[in-house]
Amino acid sequence: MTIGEAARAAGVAAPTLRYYEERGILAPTSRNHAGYRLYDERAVDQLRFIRSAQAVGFTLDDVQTLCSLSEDGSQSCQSEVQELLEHRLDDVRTKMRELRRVETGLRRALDRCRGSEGGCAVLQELRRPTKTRRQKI
Amino acid sequence: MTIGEAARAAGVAAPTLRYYEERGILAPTSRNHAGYRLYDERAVDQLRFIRSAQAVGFTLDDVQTLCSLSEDGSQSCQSEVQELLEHRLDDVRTKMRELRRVETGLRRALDRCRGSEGGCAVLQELRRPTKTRRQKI
DNA sequence: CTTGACCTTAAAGCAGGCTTGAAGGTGTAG
DNA sequence: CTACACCTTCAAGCCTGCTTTAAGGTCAAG
Repeated sequence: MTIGEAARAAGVAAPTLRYYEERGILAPTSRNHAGYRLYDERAVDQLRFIRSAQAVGFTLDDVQTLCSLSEDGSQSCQSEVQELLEHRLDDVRTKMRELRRVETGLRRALDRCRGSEGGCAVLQELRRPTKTRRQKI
Repeated sequence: MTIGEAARAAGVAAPTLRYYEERGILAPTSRNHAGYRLYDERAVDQLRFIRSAQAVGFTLDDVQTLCSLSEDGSQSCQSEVQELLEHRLDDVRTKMRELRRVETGLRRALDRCRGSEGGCAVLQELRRPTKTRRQKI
């Protein structure tokens, strides 16, 4: 499929795909006779993976590492790669715990908000410091 | 405490506090005779709240809204806050879905890695000199 | 065989969130 | 009195991740 079709399939803008190619993150599967970029389903899947990783706070550099790791996983089990993968999984699982905690806090706040009689208890709830840390891969 | 002390206490850089003041997000508690910004514990707590909120995907504008609603105090903030909360709860749940997708990708890669029989393909490749070894990046 | 929606490249521009630099004032220790 | 680490303002710069613009090539439909 062409760049526009692939972009639509993955829910991104076409120039974003060109940008990813330029960054060395995702190359088109091939080019047609006129130089049009062509992408297959696998590329679209990878695009979706990239967007997911970004959506949870990984930078594009992080994403590049994640992609190369998951590709390596299919062929190599070099202990270094495996360790790195385990580390990233830990990162992801930590993020999940933090998100679950935030979700619980928000949900409780919302419950209180809906059930509150006077004044807003919400902000006290929200302001309770969560010790979420910024994550660098 | 001075800006540097407050910054250290909250784990941010001093210019970041000046930036937050400029953005109207967090003003110093007071100034001393020489114009030095002074912050108290409450300000540091609020700073930590700001950082936490950022870490789970609130923009600085979101944070500002929350803070101003907070200072509005007693009433009438309710439906606005409730709406914002509902939005953020959606965001958090979307993030969780994305995170699960990323986790699945990494876990599958790791499973393939661990499940490969006869040890690491790459290491085996490296052990005996081959002519057709592909160069990595 | 033209129209219009696509595609190409290269380059500039933008928003968010800081970060750094310049030029200078302040305060405490020795 | 001097050093030296801190503070001030204002302004410009930086990084990420796109987004837009310009100038032009491609192609299926009518």
